[in-house]
Amino acid sequence: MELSCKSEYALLALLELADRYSQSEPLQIRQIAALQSIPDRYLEQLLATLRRAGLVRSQRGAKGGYVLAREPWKITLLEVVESIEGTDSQQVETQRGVKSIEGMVIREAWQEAGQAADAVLQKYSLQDLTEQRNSRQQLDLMYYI
Amino acid sequence: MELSCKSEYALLALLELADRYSQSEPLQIRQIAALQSIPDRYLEQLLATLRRAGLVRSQRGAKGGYVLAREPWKITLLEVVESIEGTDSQQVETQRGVKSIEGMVIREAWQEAGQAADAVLQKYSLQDLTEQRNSRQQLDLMYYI
DNA sequence: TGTAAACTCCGGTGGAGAACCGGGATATAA
DNA sequence: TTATATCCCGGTTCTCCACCGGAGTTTACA
Repeated sequence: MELSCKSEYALLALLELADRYSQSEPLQIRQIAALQSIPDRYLEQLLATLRRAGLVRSQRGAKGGYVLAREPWKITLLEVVESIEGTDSQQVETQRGVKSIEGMVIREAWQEAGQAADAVLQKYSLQDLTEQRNSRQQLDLMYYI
Repeated sequence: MELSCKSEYALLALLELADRYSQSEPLQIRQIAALQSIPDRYLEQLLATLRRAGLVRSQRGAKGGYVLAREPWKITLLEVVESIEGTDSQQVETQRGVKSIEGMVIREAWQEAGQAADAVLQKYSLQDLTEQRNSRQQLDLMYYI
């Protein structure tokens, strides 16, 4: 399980949006980029992808920006990473038509491993992560005192 | 979970070696490459990596070749993929020194997903795969008759 | 002892994707 | 109308993957 820069940026941005979900005002790319130290022109691309995937909504023009398209507890990490990563669900397998039996057995093992990983990412929502972060922050504060 | 060409080639080669584990004669790169349709010069690199990882032993010179360093049931898929894949254990993380709490929470989720996938790959040995293949072949034969 | 057969080490290439940057077009609140 | 934001098009640099080739080294065997 490799956590790409892409996916991490997207998650960080979505977490910022999740924080401000109840507000009516949208968050701008620049603001998100500044808050999480993400190159803004790159983040722009990622947000466009997330918008096409239906995870965020955008408001163009002055006072525009982005808002979460759904409640933070209804967006799972799996959904985010599948949206942002190439997600051509049926891989480019079947590359040489006939694959050896060994190849099939190997792929089945990998499929099982992938499903196990996906199950973990599916059980966490954006909300879960923000809550984890909040309790972590509280803990830091206690140690500080 | 992406199954790279590299890992698949390595697995296919190791399965061939697992088949002939009881024999005393080593298998040559050319033979393995021909059996599994793997580019031989590329396979050579992969086998060198597997040798350095201690999974296979090589015999140089005429009548040389490769043999499994251990019994086929003592080599797990996880071990193979970790040997063959970049395994620069400490990734380029800690890239910007201080990472945000959000970043840590995200990474922990990914770690959990990775561990779930690893657990699957760890429970299968080369022996398991060859057995799966054998029963699959038998099944094919039954349908043929 | 010679030699051919094998591995070993070195480097290089082409293509793909990741991680960016920039310019201009478009939409919108004031 | 203008300032401000997203949208869309492209390009660049860098790394890694998959693969090839040559020169050197080791070793079984005649």
